Amino acid sequence: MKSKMTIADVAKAAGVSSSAVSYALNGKPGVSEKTRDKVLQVAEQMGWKPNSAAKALSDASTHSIGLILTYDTDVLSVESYTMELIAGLTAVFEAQGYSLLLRSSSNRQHEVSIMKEWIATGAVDALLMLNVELSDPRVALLKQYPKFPVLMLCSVEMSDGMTALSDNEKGAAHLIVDYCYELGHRHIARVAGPEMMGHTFVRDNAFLDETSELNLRYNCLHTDYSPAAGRRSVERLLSLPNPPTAIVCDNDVMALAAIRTARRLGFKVPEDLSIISWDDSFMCEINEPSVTALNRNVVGRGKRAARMLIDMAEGRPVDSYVEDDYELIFRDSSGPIDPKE
Amino acid sequence: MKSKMTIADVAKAAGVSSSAVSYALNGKPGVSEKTRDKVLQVAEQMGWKPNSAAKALSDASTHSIGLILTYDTDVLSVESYTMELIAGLTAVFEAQGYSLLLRSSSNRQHEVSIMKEWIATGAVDALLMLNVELSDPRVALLKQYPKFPVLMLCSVEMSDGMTALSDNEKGAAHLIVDYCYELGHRHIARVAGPEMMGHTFVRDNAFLDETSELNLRYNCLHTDYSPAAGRRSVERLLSLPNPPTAIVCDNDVMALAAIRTARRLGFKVPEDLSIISWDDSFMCEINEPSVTALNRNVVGRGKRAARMLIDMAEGRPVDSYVEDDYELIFRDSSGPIDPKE
DNA sequence: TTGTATGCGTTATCAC
DNA sequence: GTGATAACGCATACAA
Repeated sequence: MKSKMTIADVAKAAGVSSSAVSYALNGKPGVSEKTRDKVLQVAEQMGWKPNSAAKALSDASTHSIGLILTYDTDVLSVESYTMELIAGLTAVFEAQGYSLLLRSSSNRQHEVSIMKEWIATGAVDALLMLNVELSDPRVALLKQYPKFPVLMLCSVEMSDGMTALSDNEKGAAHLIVDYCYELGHRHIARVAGPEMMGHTFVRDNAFLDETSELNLRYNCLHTDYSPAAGRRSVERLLSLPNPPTAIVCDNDVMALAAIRTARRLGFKVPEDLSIISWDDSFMCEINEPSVTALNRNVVGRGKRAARMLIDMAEGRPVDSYVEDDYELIFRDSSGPIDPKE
Repeated sequence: MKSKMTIADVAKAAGVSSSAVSYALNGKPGVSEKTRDKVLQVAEQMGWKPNSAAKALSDASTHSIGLILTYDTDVLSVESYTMELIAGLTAVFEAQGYSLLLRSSSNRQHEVSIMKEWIATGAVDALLMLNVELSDPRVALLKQYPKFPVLMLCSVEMSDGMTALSDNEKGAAHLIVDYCYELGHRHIARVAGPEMMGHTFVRDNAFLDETSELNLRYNCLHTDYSPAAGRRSVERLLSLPNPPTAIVCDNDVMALAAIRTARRLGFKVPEDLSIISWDDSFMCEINEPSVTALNRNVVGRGKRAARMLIDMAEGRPVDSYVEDDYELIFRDSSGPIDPKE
């Protein structure tokens, strides 16, 4: 009763040849309706499905898309981005007959070797690359295999000409800076992620542009996304002779840490200091005060990425795309300030 | 330069036969040391790796383990369990040459059909099953294929004799009830998850046992894990003529909602009411008050599950196992109460 | 329309 | 120790 069943068994049971079975099952011509129905019925009844390895070998396609996770225990439990992305990806894959092949790496070099393996063994039809960095070794590798279907989830500036699905970080920076300006803030600080990360770099530039355009004072501190780093950064910023009146944190965890720290130092939020989080989350909603945050549809991104990946895997041309659905959710951690202060 | 490279090309380049290449690469006898080294060197230099589909077909093993995710947008962003589990799984898989094959389903019936497909097509060597329910159709299916390697992440009571990796829910209930008793609480309530879920059922029984043993009053309300449900449950519990002095919530989100609700109703936490969360998380840490919670090593569970799955996939006998690392993290949402009140 | 025969790339068997 | 050759299970071009 094991999966020892082959197309030949079904052919025999249905009283036809193996090619007839194959044609019937794959909806291809070359078989009469009568035979097709018969075959389909017999196959269904026997519970036969084509062996995936044999099919993959014959098709030269595994119908699976690769994703390499970065195994970082610290952020695992406080970061829902990856999970939401995966949900979006698999939802579309499911409908299109694809699977997500997942592996994890602890460092970039290992990740490169997994990619090499995938390219050499043909284990995946395409792959999705996350967290592209400046002068990323993975990008260098991919340049050697220009035909291999890869989608990069990063700004086009990082993608080096390869297909990318990006966020409108520039537009997001504009949303935040404009909002702060309208509220009367003239000195904004940003507690950013690691300097090497691609999207940090892009956000850095976007913020510089937006703040200088409005003639605002702007400080930026780079961290590792941890709450401890967020705390330290806020301590430094608020001990400046002229502290900022608004702080933008690159993730929700640091934003929450920032609020705690500010309060501990005697600042009222939002009366003395506005805090804004770049990433929205449940924590931003339920915190007291709730946290003004930039929101985007991550599941939707996963879905679009899946569609692009399938197109690429099947050889259809795919253009880079910029998502533009950032919106600022106004909550209680931000508010107006007297510009004359 | 594509993956059009086959073992024959390597054999030709190395001046040997294809079988020599296969032997050399797989470390099998039947080839001289000189030829082996030569072959290895040539293969390395050419960047050749055995095609995964061909290898899978020949080996009758894909070296991948299946996992089906339940696509539930609501809990996606507030639930880190799955992500931590995946991290643990892939970490071990990585070291053992396995991959995680991920698919998602929106309902049980679909999940059953994916499992059927996997069993019939041989796309995975084994699979991991989550969230087993009472009279789960997946368990019924698996009973038809007793040889297929499946690990169930659930209580042994749910696993119907199949191999399971379980939590010591009974011990956990003991930890909590004992703690509450020592603090003077004599009336405990529990805001539980859905009644149909396997671990809810197990926890229900465990709580009943523990509370009756100490002669405590005990109420239990079943919910759907949502904050709204948590809120409603607490409202009901606290409007009782004799409200409980301690409430245990089956997840962190409901515990946070419970604290908010209790305060709104005029109860002080923890002075009038202790709140305990079954699941620990970053939110429990940073909330004010921080939330006393039951903690367990989910990544570690993933790692053990991975080892068990690989053993099963490779035909080694595997016994069910009960993890016993629950610990209660004492924080500010719980405290002593005057038993005479 | 149907059945036969070959390729997909590896592994493994078996003469040499 | 080495090199042909037969599985593995499916798809498909080709012949009937």
